[in-house]
Amino acid sequence: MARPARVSPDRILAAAALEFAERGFAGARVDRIARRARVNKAMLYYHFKSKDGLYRTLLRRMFTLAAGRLRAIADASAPHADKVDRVIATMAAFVDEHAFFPAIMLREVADGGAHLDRETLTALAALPAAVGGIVQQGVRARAFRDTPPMFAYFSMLAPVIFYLAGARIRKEIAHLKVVDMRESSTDDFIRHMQHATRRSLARARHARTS
Amino acid sequence: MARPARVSPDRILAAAALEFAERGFAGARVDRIARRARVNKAMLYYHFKSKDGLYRTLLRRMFTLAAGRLRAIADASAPHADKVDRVIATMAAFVDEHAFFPAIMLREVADGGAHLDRETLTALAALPAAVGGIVQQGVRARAFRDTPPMFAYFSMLAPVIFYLAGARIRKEIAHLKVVDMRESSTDDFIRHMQHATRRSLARARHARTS
DNA sequence: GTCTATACTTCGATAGAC
DNA sequence: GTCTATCGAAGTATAGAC
Repeated sequence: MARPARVSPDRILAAAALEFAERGFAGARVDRIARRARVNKAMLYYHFKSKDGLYRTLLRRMFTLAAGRLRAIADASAPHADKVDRVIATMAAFVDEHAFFPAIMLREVADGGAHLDRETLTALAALPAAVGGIVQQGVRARAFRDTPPMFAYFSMLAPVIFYLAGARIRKEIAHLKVVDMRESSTDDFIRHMQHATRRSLARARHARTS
Repeated sequence: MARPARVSPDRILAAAALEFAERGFAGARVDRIARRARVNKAMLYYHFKSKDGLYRTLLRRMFTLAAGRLRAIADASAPHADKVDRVIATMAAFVDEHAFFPAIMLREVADGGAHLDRETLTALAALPAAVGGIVQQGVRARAFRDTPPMFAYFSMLAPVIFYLAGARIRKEIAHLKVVDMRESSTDDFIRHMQHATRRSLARARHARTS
């Protein structure tokens, strides 16, 4: 898959990730992707057939990779609350490696999956499935209060995605100096989300505070 | 503002809201907006000068309206925890009236505010400012645990926006039947977020459970 | 696999009559 | 304020040589 023989497809995917994240599917320009990947545009069509094909390939990869890591947490043996901590930390780490992920995620939600085929949509569905499964484990073991898994999924990951995707606009807003938007560290925010999620899922009084 | 004399601009704005929410700025088509508004395309340019101008006018209105409601909560006299409940309920109600809001919000965050001028960006900044102010009130009154206002802003509103914007893609995913995505009521989700936020901000043990 | 050149389409925007 | 007609710029995609 990452054979040294065919670097073009991988370089194209990397360039596409940046372009799609920055501009969205409609705003992305095939010429720009080709230029960023330092390949000829015809090469891009040779490998991926169309802008749509490239987009879907990229997203399928991305979703599959992320879902795999989440599923690994689900399958591991650990206290339920720790698994939730790991879900949040893992998503943050994933974004750290793939900075384009959150923006693409936001756009895809807003688009209602308009450009996704059945296969890519299935790959995306594996994300809430994995996280929902972890929550369900905890609820069944009576470690968590009874919570719809999808509610927990949204309340723990939406802020992470939103916050990480919003780095640029926060900087713009901070620049206006009309709000106190001083950038605190991403790590602090992740810890905040872990604590908030623990407290939200805890049955009686919340877990340790730090 | 809603004078019967000039219906065109308002109809155009309403049509633009739908189009921009569904397709994003780059994906939106001026012809389609004009057709949806049942006005001539030249009319649209007469009133708004450009696609950009239309977009900014729409967003400025939207942000200003939403921020006004949030500021009203901040200025009201009520227990701090109740204000937080109201922030969440108010955003949900706002989206109920303006269904296009969450999608546009997601896209704008992903875009990093690329199409926004200074004035529109300032209008947007009023949202976190209002919510952050409410949190700060609570922290200073020692009703809430010490929490960076922006962290609280993201953890309480990002899920609401995300969940409401994601109605379409959730339906798509539910249709695949690979995950249990059964649609529970939006009201239930809002209540979930209110409880989760209360628990997250509570100083010692959390507030009432129901 | 790689490139150049270009066909074909769509879109934002405006000119100019009424 | 309103409409028709159209320009010019981009943009996706492909043909065809190497």
